[in-house]
Amino acid sequence: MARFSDRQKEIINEALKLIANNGIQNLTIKNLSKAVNFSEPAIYRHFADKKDILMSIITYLTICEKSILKKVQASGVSALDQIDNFFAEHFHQIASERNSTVMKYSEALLQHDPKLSKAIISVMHLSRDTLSEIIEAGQKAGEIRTDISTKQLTIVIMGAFRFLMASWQQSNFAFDLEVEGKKQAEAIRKMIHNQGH
Amino acid sequence: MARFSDRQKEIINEALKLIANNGIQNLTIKNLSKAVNFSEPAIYRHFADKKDILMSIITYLTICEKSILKKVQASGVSALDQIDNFFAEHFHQIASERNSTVMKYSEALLQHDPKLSKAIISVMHLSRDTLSEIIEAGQKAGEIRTDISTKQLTIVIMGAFRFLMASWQQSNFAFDLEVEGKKQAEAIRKMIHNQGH
Amino acid sequence: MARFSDRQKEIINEALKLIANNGIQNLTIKNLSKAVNFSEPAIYRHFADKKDILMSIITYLTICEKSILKKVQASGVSALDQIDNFFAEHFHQIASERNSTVMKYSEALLQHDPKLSKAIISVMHLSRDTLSEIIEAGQKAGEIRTDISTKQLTIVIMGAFRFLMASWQQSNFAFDLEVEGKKQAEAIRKMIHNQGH
Amino acid sequence: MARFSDRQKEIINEALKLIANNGIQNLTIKNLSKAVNFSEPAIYRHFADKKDILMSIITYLTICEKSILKKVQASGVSALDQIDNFFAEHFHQIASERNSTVMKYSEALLQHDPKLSKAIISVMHLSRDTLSEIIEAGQKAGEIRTDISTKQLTIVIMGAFRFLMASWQQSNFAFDLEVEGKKQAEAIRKMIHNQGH
DNA sequence: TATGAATGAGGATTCATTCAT
DNA sequence: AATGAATGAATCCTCATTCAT
Repeated sequence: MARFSDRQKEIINEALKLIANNGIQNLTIKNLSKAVNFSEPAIYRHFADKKDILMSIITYLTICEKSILKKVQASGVSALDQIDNFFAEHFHQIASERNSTVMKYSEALLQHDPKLSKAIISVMHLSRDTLSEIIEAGQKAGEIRTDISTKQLTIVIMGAFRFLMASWQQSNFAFDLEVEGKKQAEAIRKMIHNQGH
Repeated sequence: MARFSDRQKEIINEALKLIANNGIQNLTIKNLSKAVNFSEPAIYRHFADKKDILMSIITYLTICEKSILKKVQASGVSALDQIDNFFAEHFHQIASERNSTVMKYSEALLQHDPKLSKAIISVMHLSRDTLSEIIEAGQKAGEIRTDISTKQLTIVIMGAFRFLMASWQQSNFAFDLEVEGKKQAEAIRKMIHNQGH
Repeated sequence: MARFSDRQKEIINEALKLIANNGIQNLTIKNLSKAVNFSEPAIYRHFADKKDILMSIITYLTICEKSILKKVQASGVSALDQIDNFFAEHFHQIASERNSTVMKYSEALLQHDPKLSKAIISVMHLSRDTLSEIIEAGQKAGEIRTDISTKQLTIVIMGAFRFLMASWQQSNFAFDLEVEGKKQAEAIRKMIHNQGH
Repeated sequence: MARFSDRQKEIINEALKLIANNGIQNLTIKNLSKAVNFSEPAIYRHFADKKDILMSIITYLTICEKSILKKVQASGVSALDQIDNFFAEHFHQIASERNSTVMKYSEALLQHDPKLSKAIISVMHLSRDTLSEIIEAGQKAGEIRTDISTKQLTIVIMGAFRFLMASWQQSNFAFDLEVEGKKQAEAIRKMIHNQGH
């Protein structure tokens, strides 16, 4: 986080809000400068250009995501509990600061700029790969069923996670994400745990 | 389909291609008219305005989706087989005509116009609800486990379906979607079937 | 000339006027659109971008220059007379339509764009090389002294021609260019003719 | 030179480099401050505004030019030799410090500000008038032909001088300016010396 | 003394859309 | 029926300059 100045953080934050409220198309320099409450050219003292802003948002999201993933894996808890944490930590963060809605918007950021796309996909891979590692470890430890490949299990869990998040947002935050997330995590636990264990 | 003229279908098709190739931002009247190979004002004889085009795309996607869902449920096959079909039919269609990539882009179409958003969410709900019905029927028929709620099962399956599709696209179509889809469907079957059955 | 539409010619002409009056820096799309009396975006229906306008100006100047050079060499007059013509024809054209001031501004057009620079230098070489050929022919025909190389003679004549033109313009058209041009041409004739002849 | 502080000289020098490399359009306060390696506002402690910088550049060029002209006329050499010197001294200076390219850029500095224009034209007149005096003296002394007026001779010599310089620069310094300058000076000597002498 | 932050004015360009023909 | 020409609004961005610190 130290890599961004206060002003930059402020701008990134407002940019995330703008995107969260009205989509990427709403992220114009004009709107952004209005949100931050200074003139358009002033933005350019803090970022080279619009791409730089988007890149910084992605960097910021990456930092957030890394911190979440660290928490998820932190304690010496079992793989199944880590998966619970994966849901809980993400949804806690998302629910507490709606503006960034973390991953959800990653896809929305796609501007068909190669450099940008690569960066976004990197963030998305980050959590997927971490989840995958957790699952694999769980399988090796005998906690998680092994009759289904790590890959397929990852897709199921990541998919459920993302779908729930998307639904929440599309419903205009009509339900309690943390509560529903917990239910979903339990369901997944039932589906993937090693029954013989 | 009868609700669209040939010209309109042509325009919708090219619009879908443009979006598929470079995102919504690439769907400008200029690009579209270039793609359809007639003048910009000519577009306006076929559609009232840009929103109308987007709306028509959504209508078109809805029609496609309905037709797929019909096929999925058609035969008197079991719920579990219908879920297999859900994957198979969608991925078959997506893989065969990359341009429309059906659902995938639905989210990308979001323009933060209330009417539009509603329509898009409708398409997305369409398949979710159908899937939900299939699952519920499966549970009632004893094919699908009942220790997990229909809702949670739906999220798992829809999530996996969408995540796989998204991965395929982000990977630049690097793997065989139909093959991977089949594997994923099998994994899901293992996870949801009623074991006592 | 047929390569430009009427509107394009109109725009080029106004652009030349703007440059002639206040320099390249004065050639903005806004000023240009004001001069042509339609909106800024309208310019873009006729030219791809500003570079395209500049390129077209150069093309236009090239066409003009070629036509002048053709006149200069046309008749079967002697080399010395062709040099007289070189001055006369150029200065006649420049004096009659101040806006284009032909060559003079070529240098002013330099925008440090490689493609543009190349095109401008081409126009400038065009007249220099033509003049060089005339001189060489004159030397071979015994009309022009041969104790000075063609190259050095070319520099002297081109230099005098350009310097007089620049002076005229810097003086704010304070003297009669055609009259002074004639005097200068005579002086040059005295300096370069083959005395033994 | 004493009229400029060290800092000012430094700034002027970098400004000349910027102009030499990419034209006047490249002379922005931002670029200049980057080149001098301090902040933009810092420029304003050394110069009132951009016009002041341009004015100072012209003043600087004037000082340089005066010093060159002094050298040219210095010794009690003949008029024809002074003309040789005129070429030699200028081209020597230009070739040795490409950045200022003295006169050459004078025209490029034209910003269509009346005060500025006047100053630039003054520099250009300075050398022209000095040359003119030399020629006139040479004519009176019987060294230089008198069948051509001083004015016309001046135009020929100044023109050749400037044209050669411009060619050198447009060719991207592809030839040895001092060598070609010497050849040109010899050619001119042949053309203007008093033959009966 | 030096500079980070800010800005009004203006730059080129694109967009969806309309209108005259 | 089809299009060339045109436009108002908005896009990103740069410029010279000022001001508070």
